[in-house]
Amino acid sequence: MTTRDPGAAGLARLAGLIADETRAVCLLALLDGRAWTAGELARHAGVAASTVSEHLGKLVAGGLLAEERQGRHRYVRLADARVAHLVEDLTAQVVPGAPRPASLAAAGTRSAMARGRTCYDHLAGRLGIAVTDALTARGLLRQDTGFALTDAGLAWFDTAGIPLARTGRRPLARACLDWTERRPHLAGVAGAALCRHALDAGWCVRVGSARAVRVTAAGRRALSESLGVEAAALA
Amino acid sequence: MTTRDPGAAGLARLAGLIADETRAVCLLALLDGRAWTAGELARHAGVAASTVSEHLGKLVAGGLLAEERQGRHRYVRLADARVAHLVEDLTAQVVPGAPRPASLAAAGTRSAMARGRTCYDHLAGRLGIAVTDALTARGLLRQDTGFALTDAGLAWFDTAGIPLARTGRRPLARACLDWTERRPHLAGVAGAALCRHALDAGWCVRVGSARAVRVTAAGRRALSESLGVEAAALA
DNA sequence: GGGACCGTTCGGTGATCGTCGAAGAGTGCC
DNA sequence: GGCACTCTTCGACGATCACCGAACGGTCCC
Repeated sequence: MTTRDPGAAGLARLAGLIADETRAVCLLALLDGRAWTAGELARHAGVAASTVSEHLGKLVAGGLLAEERQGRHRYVRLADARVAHLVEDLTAQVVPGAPRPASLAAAGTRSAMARGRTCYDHLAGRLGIAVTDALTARGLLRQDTGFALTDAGLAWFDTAGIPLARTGRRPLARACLDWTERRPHLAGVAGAALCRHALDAGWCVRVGSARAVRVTAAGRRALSESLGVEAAALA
Repeated sequence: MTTRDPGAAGLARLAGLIADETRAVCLLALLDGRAWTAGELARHAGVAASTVSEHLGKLVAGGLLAEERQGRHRYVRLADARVAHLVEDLTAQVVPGAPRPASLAAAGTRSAMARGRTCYDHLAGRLGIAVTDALTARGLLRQDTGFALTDAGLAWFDTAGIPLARTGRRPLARACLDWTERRPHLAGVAGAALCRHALDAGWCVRVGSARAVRVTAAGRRALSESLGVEAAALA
């Protein structure tokens, strides 16, 4: 051994946290941005409570999860947007893999997920792509030379009454590669603000306990009027 | 188990490829963007040739590495820029970890790496940050609303004689988080083109066999004249 | 053709790690 | 106080996996 990169051990340790299927199931479930209890995750993953307890301990110790104890419950959520970004990136890299034979039920969920879903705290799926494309077509978002809001875009968020809180180092706009559509959609502070506004204003609602969301009739109207999103893009 | 995300197995498998320290050493070494032989990687990692051979087989099968056989040599390199991006992102996430007691030699390498180095195919370290900051200060790169070249930026690359080949889906400009400086630097097509130009024009030269680069006297002049990069930022 | 070099395959070994059930600690409710 | 519920700790089991050395097949060079 000559000059092993000192970061190798840490890199392997971090990847090792994600390298277990049960832990991966937990991370993907937590990608909805909400806090889950240990028991919920255990049932969701189909393992014993003791097993998930140990997994959560490792994920928290590794900095991927943040925990909050309330009474006899232990709530965990992704530590921050960077961790969510990491998991999304890894997932996007996986997709080109073998097309697995999905069951009917899984296909149904999969189709709903493809239509519209959340990526941690922003919109994804066909819905996310449609919104991102509409922003770009109207000159509010620039994708040709990178990925950034234009001055017109800043003004649009302002007049729409969607505040963009510039907090910490999180970028205002960031491209997040969609693993169903294989195209980038809007993430970052602006993506999160837009998603929260869409949920608050009733443009879309969560479906079941998964990350899937459905666009309401009111949302269809609002998206058409304010951004020119065609109904066909949301079918 | 209710509805395990179907991508969990793939996610765990992908992370598992990086979760071994020896494989992590190989991936970090390959982050210089060049092709290494199996023997070089074995010596670099300090393991038997047979061991590294098995590791490379897994990494190639997993799509992280591309291989090229020439005579009795097996050359491997990172499969594409996306894989490099992934490894860099994971590494950046690791840094806040415990400050390990580096040996004197390691500290020397570390310091050289911090000054200037390559991230796969673009500039990083203090050099990368200095160039990115200079581009931003001159209005050629916009970081406040995302990360994208401006029209003036496109013109600068054109007049500087640095061609920007828009190939495939790779973004023209992308932010890459630096793990020594904790700040974003320019990656993507523009970052790669600028780095290649800097090496071709003799602005900087590679140091040893690692990823470290050193700015030449001519490079100092050129960077100062064309971008207003101060010499102090390259010290 | 002989010899040096590079890489791969294979069997064996040792360690790590995910899993479970049982037992126990802490919390909330009646 | 007593019961139900949530989560954690512990010991044990089983499987996976990285590692090595030895043997072997290819390739290049003298």
